[in-house]
Amino acid sequence: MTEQYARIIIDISHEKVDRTFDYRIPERLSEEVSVGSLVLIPFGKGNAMRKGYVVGITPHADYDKDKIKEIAGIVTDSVTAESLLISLAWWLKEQYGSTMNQALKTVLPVKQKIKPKEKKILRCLLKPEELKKALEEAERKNYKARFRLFQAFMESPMIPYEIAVNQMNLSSATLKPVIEKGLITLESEEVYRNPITLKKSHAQHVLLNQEQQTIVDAFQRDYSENIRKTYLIHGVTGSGKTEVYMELIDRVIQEGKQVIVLIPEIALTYQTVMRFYGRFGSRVSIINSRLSAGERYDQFERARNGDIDIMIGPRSALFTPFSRLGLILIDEEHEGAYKSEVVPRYHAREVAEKRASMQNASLVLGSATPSLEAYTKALRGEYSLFLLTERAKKDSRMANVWVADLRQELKEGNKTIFSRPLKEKMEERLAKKEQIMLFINRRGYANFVSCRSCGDAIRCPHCDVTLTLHNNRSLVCHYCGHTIPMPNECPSCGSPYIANFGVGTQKIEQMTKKMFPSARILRMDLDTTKKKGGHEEILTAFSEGEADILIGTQMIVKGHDFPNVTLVGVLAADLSLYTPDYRGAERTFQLLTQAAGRAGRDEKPGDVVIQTYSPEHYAITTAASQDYPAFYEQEMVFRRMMKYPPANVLLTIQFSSKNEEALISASEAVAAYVTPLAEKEMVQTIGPSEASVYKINDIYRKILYLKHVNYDILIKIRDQIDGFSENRPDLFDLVLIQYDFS
DNA sequence: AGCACGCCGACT
DNA sequence: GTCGGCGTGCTC
Repeated sequence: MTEQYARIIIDISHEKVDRTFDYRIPERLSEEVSVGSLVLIPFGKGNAMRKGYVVGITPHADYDKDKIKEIAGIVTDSVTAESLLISLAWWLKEQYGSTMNQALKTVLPVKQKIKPKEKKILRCLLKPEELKKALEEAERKNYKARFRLFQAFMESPMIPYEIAVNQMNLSSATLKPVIEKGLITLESEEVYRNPITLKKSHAQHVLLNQEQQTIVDAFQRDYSENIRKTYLIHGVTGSGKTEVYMELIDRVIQEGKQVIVLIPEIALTYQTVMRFYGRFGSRVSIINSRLSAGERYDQFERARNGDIDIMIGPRSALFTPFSRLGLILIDEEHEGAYKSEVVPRYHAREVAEKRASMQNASLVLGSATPSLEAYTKALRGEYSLFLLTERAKKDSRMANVWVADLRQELKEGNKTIFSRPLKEKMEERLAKKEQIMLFINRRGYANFVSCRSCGDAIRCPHCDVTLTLHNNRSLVCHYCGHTIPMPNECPSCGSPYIANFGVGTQKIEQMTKKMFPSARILRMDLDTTKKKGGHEEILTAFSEGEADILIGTQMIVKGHDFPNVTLVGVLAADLSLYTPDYRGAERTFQLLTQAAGRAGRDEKPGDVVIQTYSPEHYAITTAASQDYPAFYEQEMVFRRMMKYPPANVLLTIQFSSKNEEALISASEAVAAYVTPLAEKEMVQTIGPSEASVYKINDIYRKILYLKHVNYDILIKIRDQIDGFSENRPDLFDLVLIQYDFS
């Protein structure tokens, strides 16, 4: 057998050693060492033993053979959670296409600087007058580093080691002799960072209604019979999903197991957090993106030590190092935030399924508007489906929904942004001193073109997605590249009233002020929430009745309960409907359903007015009748016909480069390489075409799509493309290839 | 992170 | 000259 070398990452703690090192695999370990193993290796001048992760194995090391050292041994007694997460990293790498390095970084919390558990402190042992003398001596002898050190000790007798090294730019070369002379000491001190001190749980068990109890009972029965599976709770807005979650969590931690709760970042409000603390006390930990790296690391450390049972957080909380995991819960399962935007582009739902199966845990998904992916699996019987159809709060009923046809309004001479039904209802609420929310479901680049007379958006004849306006002159399909010149009149009805769609929140605010001069108006968008806490501030002000009308984008329809809101107006439902990708209808249905759920949360009945140019579109009619199954059926017909997910798996291959020619030749070479393979496997290929924003920061991007029903076949093709690109550095040197499955 | 190397000023 | 501090670069 030939010699084998392992490519190893030394811990992952420090940026400077954040790359791979090659080590020889000794004969005696050749069986045990594989990608993903945790090994012990001598490192650096002193050959200090360190932990390392094997990220690859090759027969040729690209390093001077004489200098390569051997792996010393395998770490077997590693904490179970850690090795489990490493195998999860391996799975991520295989599944989503990333390097092992990237996968490991996703899965293991990056230690920041010093080990936070025992913080190192420098303490001065000199008396004040001795210190003064030492300082003078250092100055006289021009010992600059030492002078800085003693100067700092004049201020305070103790200095954190971290500060000394990073801020004061002192190196161990300076400190070591000073320590040896006995002038100062280096000691480590237990650090008590922010253990959450909150009142103990006053187990306020709420009384569950029949529907809620059914779910809890079924789950309990399965759990005690050691049946682990995935449950989908489809519960209308306000049906009390959180109470059900609490009961399930309670049950699981009673067994001595641990729970991970995923919440989309935007929904992580103060209210939600307090509910969990109130029920489970200090056994809960919460992470969010505002937590510093150190605090985040601490929370993971507490989880590893078994100090907590419940971790709540966004997608990254999925990698909490729990060794006795019993349940993963994903709230608002349909949210886009569960898909990672960076490599590995994993979906939290899929990773949660994998992790749950690895640790014999259950998975619970909850949503008012389940993703088509989850609902499909539920209908197939892969998930257990539960329904919550009633609002949990007594006397609160679902809102009445009205659809206002903007085409009709225009025909009858109303050129304002308020349809007559919406205007009437707004006047009525203002008179009654009830509150109104105006919702603009705008999102990203909504540069599509539609007709104000007939409501049709101009679509690609091959892909059935809207075309995107480029430079006001041409319309382009971002799936296949189909291009037509911008027409002067509507292709369906000949009306000249066609234009690109898009209104800003500021403009809406102005128009609302003009129409209702006496109303007090709050606006919530990126501008007004930029400063920290702005988000919460505005919502609080509104809920305390400081304004009559709240205008905003998606962010106003999440979380918060506003008992006095009895009218929700969706100004232009088409904005999310005709985005240039296949998910427009799904997103629209979700947003409308959520917006509708905001109205009438208390005894007062609520009204919702949806304004649209396409009142007959199924996403709007089914949202108006609040009929999810009907929406699902219709949308799936479209997805099946066009072979879009979840009917098929869609592999998106993105090529990016600063060099446009290299990008074009690389993407075309891959397309040419893939075509015969795809034909053999019956895989449909589309493109390469330009990405929706072709050039960002001088980087050009092209996209190639592959569609097939079978995930594994696409993974196989992806791996072949990977091999192809590695063998052709001439073509791919300047081009980055990224894969994304959906 | 931790170690050593080489530069540079200070002192016998 | 040489001693010793200081900053930098490398570690398979």
